[in-house]
Amino acid sequence: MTREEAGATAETIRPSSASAVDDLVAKIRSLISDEGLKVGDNLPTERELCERFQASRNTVREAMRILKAYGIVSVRPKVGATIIDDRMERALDLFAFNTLEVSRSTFNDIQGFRTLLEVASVEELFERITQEDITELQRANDEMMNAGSAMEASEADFRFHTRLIQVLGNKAILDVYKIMKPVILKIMVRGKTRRTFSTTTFSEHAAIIEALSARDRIAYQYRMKSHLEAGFPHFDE
Amino acid sequence: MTREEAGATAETIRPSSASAVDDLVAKIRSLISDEGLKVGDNLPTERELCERFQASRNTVREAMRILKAYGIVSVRPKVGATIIDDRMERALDLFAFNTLEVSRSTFNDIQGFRTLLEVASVEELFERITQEDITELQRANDEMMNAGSAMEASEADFRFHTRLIQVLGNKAILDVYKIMKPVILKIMVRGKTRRTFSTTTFSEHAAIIEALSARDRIAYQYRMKSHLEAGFPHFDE
DNA sequence: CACTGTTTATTTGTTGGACAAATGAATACC
DNA sequence: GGTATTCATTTGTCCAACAAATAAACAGTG
Repeated sequence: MTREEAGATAETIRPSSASAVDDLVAKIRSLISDEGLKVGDNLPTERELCERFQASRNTVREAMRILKAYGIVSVRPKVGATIIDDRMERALDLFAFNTLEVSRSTFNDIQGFRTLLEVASVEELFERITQEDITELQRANDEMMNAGSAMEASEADFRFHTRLIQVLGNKAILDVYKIMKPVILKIMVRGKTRRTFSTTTFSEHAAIIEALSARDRIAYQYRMKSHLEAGFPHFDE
Repeated sequence: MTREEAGATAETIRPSSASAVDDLVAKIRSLISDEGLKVGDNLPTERELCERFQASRNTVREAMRILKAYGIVSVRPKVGATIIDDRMERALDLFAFNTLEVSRSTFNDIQGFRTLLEVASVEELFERITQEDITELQRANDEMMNAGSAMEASEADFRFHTRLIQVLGNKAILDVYKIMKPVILKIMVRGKTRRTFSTTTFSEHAAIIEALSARDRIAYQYRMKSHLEAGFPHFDE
């Protein structure tokens, strides 16, 4: 087959206007669902995929790289591409990609989101919270105070807030919150370099816990909102 | 340089034991941070990267595919690789689960999440909403009424709710909402098979719009909450 | 038979080179 | 001055070859 023929064929056959690689990704995905492949099963070899979908090996490989980056397959020499489900880990990795700085607008969006999740959810929160939850919040706060580094303190800080979200008993919300972890952590660390976590942040958390214990909705909302807004000055630009 | 030399050199020079592609991803990452490249800036061309890092073009391309999949660069012919920041969107994309069957608990979680986003955000919503927004909501509602099928009606229904979320002006929240689209759509279609979208759903939306126009917070919250809970009976199990 | 080291075959990993396609920039034209 | 055309650059895809890893088959040894 000559170059022109190959080009013409590809253009005639290819259904969508997307690139060959993107098409292939879609095809492999539907192949997975059509064949009902489960975690642990293997995909056909690269060369089989070339034949089946009439694509070159480089195209197949680029498609494979995407699936790998998405945490859908694990590729090993000789054994081939095995279906996995590392999407959660991948999602976390994405934000751990530290090359990019948290911009002011990202900070605004994330903190706005958190305000919605942690402040506006007050009714549901107060309806569900137990003494055990409060005890755990206390523990997380103590761990933060005794942390040795800003990073360690931020981890405990995040644990405090995650524990609060957990009270809502909504898996979808909890998952989204966990995905945002790396960004939230970055925001927290930034704050920790200027304010000391063992004093300011600690007492803010303590005040929030106190409002929860006293079942004081208004105090809780006010204190949590202030707490989330405390980082603002560090991101002015 | 012969093949063996190339291989030997690569093995000698390559610092980590990872693959050439993974190495390259790391190198490009540090190149971004070292040069202080920001969103909007361009990476060197593929061939320049080949020379600089002594790798073949296919290797460079596979590395680029990973960065693209991570939402860090956008690649266009002639222009090259531009740095972007779609990491949030990408990370959430990974959760675009191949929605199997929407269980009762999934329904509860998703609708609970939506209640938080659409009901609890009332303050921010009323602060920002304009006449133009309301007009667009009206249009989406009309389109739903005139839809030919349950699927079409659900698309318009989703457009209505997305438009509302958009008013909040928070990209993170909007991204999350868009990602949940497949699940939300399934929930909507299910409802549409029993209630008729041209009557019940339409008038519920109309009532919500009315409350928005009248700037009536309490009415809005009550009506939206009821609207979101209307699907409950279809998911008892 | 059980175990261990070796060979073999298969599959992914990497390279180099060629051409197609897209497109921004320069140029010619009216 | 504005518009169509050509040109140059860059990514997109394909092909063919060889390197490297490794699971599986095999042979040797106690």
